[in-house]
Amino acid sequence: MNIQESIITGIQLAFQNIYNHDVSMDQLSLAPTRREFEGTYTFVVFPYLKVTQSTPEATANQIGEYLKANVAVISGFNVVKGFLNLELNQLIWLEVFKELYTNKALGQLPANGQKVMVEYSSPNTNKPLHLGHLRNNFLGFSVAEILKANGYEVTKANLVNDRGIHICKSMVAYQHWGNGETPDSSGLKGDHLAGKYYVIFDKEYKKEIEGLVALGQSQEDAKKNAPLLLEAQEMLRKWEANDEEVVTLWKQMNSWVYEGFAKTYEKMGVDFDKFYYESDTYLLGKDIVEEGLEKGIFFKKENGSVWVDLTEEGLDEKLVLRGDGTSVYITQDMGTADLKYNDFKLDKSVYVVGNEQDYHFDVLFKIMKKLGRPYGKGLYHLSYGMVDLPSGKMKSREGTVVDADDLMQEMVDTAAHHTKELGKIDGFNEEQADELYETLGLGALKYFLLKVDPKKRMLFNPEESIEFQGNTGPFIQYSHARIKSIMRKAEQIGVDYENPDFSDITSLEESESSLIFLLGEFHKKIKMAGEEYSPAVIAQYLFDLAKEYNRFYADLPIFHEDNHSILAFRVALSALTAATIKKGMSLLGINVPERM
RNA sequence: GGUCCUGUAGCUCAACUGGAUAGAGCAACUGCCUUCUAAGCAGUAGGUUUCAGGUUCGAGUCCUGACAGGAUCACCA
Repeated sequence: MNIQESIITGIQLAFQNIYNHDVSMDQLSLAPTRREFEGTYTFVVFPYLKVTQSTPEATANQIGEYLKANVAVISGFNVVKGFLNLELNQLIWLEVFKELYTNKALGQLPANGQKVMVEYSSPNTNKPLHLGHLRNNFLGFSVAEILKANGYEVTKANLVNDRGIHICKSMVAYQHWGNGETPDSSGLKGDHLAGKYYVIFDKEYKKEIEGLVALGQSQEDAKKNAPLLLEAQEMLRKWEANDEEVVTLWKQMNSWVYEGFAKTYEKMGVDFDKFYYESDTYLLGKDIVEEGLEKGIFFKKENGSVWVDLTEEGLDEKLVLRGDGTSVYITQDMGTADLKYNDFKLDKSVYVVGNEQDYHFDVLFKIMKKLGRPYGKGLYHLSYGMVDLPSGKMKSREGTVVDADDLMQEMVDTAAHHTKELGKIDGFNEEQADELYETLGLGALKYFLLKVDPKKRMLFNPEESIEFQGNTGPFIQYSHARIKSIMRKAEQIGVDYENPDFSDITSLEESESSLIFLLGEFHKKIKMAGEEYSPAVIAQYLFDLAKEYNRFYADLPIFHEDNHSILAFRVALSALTAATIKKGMSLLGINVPERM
């Protein structure tokens, strides 16, 4: 049973019967009534005054009367200006609850037969992950889970940037100053080891530039002529020529980095179904350049470089192949797009990449559409804003980054500190306590990064640590743990809340019906989050739900209730709330504890 | 300079896609633990939604123009 649909159908009939006018269902919409007014749903009549040829008040009253007489769930109404507030038969919420409670597929919409790939993370292998990557990884993982819940068949992909000049920089520095250091000998995680040499490269490179400038070169020339840079460029050429020594070092350093990344991903709680490596894909796309030339979509300039003209689409001319026949970034991206499609026959392909690449993806997608790719219209760039520090932008070369491993550990430590301070670890052994700190610390961090609309840039202030109260992950986790405690007690005293008997219930409290209303919104929110690729929708919903539950919890002490039927109903209501929170949090990649 | 994104309480964010008196959290203040977990609940205070026009019954939301911040416009990735 869908209450909203039955009301909307009623409104449609009202228009036919009273005004002899057809209104289509999808034109009509209901809004939840604001708290300060009586009612559950509100229908706004202003847009229909031309049809009704009447005042707002009269129109609202006429429709209200019709609905009251003809729609069973509506028990009454009131009119404020042009707003028709519909009051529902309170017991209808009990029916809604019964249906939700017996639904086995909580938080899972039916399969839609569509395949989608979510590409995220996509790290460079020359340095460890930082705060910006955390936002990317949490977003990508969460969006993938949300799309699964929407009925898609989802492939999580990671396109690892394991080649290129930046990796060569780390390698050159390592050759010069590494002294054969390894993760084992240094005690550094492999990705941090590689990052260390990336920073050393930059430092030494700058010294060389200064030296050259002192000898009279211009800044610009010095940057191009510094021996270290030339060395890195030479190394890249050797790598492309498959030089054995270079490739061996490259494999060695990358394998260290992968070991490090694996640990970081595990701590983050993210995973992938498919890895692509740029060392395999960087030559792809040249055949597409040929195809584009044949089709007349691309054109060649005198020096042999190939371009696409996107001025009709509001963009510029864009290079797709260099004059010397080598690839640029977009060349391999075209090739990879085809590769992904051929591998998985995707209906949709989501790229989780920062908003500094908005233009690039705009170009890429327009090209693929011009080329007539069947998947062209399913391409989507999930563009998210940068995470800024109070000092401004993070710069990995200058070491002003918030390291992902460090930050996660700090959050876990902070969670441990809070928990001990509150004296909430009675009855936990050490292993359980550590698990709880991990759950809470990462929950706080993930929620913090996901509750904000992805496309907005956000500020992270390391000095003011992430909160554990209010609109936070731990608040929602706490609400879940509280409910679990109630369920344990209910089981102890033998309350059958799995098959409750509702026969004694003749009315509902306001906090009960409000809670049921919210529980009933879950699937709608999942749908919305999927359409907008926005975990923030789920985060906001879960906060509202937890808040509403805590109101109910304070309002109606469950075990003080004498009537067994009502008591069992309230435990069942709590159980459904816990299940909804748990499922919703899992869509954000956040675990919830049984106790805390 | 062109293009794109953002601008809401001191701070961090919402606002059901054009609806009612713009809502939460943090910070501040006031109550509530003789027990379903106070990481909670209830309340007080805090606003010319950057500014100026426009569209209409109605604008934080749409349009135009300023202003501020950011990104991007490489034969870099």
